[in-house]
Amino acid sequence: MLEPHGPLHRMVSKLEAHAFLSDADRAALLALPFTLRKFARGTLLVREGDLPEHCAILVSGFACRHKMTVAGERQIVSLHLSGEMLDLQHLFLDIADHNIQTLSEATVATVSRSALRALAETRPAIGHAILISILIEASIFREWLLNIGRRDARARVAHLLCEFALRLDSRRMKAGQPYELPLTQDELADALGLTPVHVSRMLRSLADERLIVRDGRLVAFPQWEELKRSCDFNERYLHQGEQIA
Amino acid sequence: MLEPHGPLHRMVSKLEAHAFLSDADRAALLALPFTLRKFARGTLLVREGDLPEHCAILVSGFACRHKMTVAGERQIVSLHLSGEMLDLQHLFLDIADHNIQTLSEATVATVSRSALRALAETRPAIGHAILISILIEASIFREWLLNIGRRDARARVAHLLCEFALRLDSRRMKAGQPYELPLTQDELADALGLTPVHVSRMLRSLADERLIVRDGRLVAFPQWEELKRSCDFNERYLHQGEQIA
DNA sequence: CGATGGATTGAATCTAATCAAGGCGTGTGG
DNA sequence: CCACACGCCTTGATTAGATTCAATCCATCG
Repeated sequence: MLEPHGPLHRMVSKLEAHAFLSDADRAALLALPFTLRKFARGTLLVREGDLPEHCAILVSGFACRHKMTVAGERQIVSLHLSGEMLDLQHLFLDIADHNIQTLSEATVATVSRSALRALAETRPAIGHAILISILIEASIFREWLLNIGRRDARARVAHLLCEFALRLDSRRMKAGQPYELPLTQDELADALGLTPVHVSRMLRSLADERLIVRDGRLVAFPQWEELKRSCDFNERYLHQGEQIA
Repeated sequence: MLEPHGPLHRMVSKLEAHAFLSDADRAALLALPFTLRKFARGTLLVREGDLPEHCAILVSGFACRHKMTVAGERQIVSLHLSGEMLDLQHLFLDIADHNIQTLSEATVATVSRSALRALAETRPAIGHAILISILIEASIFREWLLNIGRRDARARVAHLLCEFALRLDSRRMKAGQPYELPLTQDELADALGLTPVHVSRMLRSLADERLIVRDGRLVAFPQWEELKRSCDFNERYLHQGEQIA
């Protein structure tokens, strides 16, 4: 994957989607010293209980954060696309309360926790942009709670597909585009509080009614509006396009 | 309830539990102009879609935040104790993505969004303290996702009782103390993604095994450690006592 | 070519939801 | 003061949705 503007460029654009950054702010972010590494699918980047020294930024690929019960059941609590910062809370909280793992082959830039923190303090616009990211993430957590707590399996699956479509497409600003889902059904199940078997059945059911069309993990949306309605999808919680001030 | 140090004092103490505030910071917070109001149980303070102009601080009583599906099913996404700020995300995001409601009779102080925001910007320690609160709240969201997504009904109920015990008792620093649960079983159900009927049965089941002892809504914990084990409760996610630096 | 990870499908089981009735306590109005 | 309504909780019977268990298939990869 080409990175015409350098590995951190997409992160900066994502921050700018919700907050104003001056040229100097942008330059300061891009000037952060980082180390770039490529990881295989399934690599654990942070483990619960760790005391992270670095902040990880996903340059390409997909990642998730998850927690486990003692019984070994896993709950994925968030999904991450390229350009997103994976470690926002570890910038300011010392002990990791969850795991961070790649979902695909991924390139990750790590910057020093203290350097980024210093930047957030000396440049209020950067601090503010990071704060907005944290708040939007929290809003997504709340919607996931509603999804898992109060919607049936079929709506849960559909809802996640809708969310992913919008999050992937914020640049193209055209939802309902087909996309390649970077999750196995096991991972979908762990994100939705279901079993893989049932996820398979629900995808089947959505496809049977032509609310989605599947080709392997490629998903298309011939009835985007109808799909959204069927799972009670209201994109407000993503706060896209909000709060540029 | 007497408020010997003024209505905002408890909020300041809560902020100080995780971040250092100077005397000047503390004074600046306590000097915020606010209006104090008492609300009946069940009052909606903020509605999804609102553009809040104020930030609400819970001075006494209990409150929750919740979202609803179109079908009218409710999911409570967080519970709040006195001294907590109910509106942290609305300080920086314009549109409310969920509702805020009192769970008991409650006194609420409202401060101007812009005044508090200005304070967070001019006094970095205050901004930092607020940020830590936001991050801990997000950590609780993640644990709730695990709880609702991956634990059975009995463990879910027990887990919420454990969390509440620790959050109530952080001052006394003695978990396992009996306490009065300020939630009806309907509200418990809405917080746990269950039905009220099933919550009733699970409380019964916990009481039958003497993991809890109930007297109305008063709950005691004769086997605190055993209860925690039974629901896989690990308090790390509350980040209590962490990050005073 | 066999091994592996992922997906699918069917059958049986189980957890939690639903439906329904009744109890308790409190507050209110006749 | 009593009757009644209402909110809240409990319990039983039944149903439904999701899990579990198991077999099979397919594609990919070493």
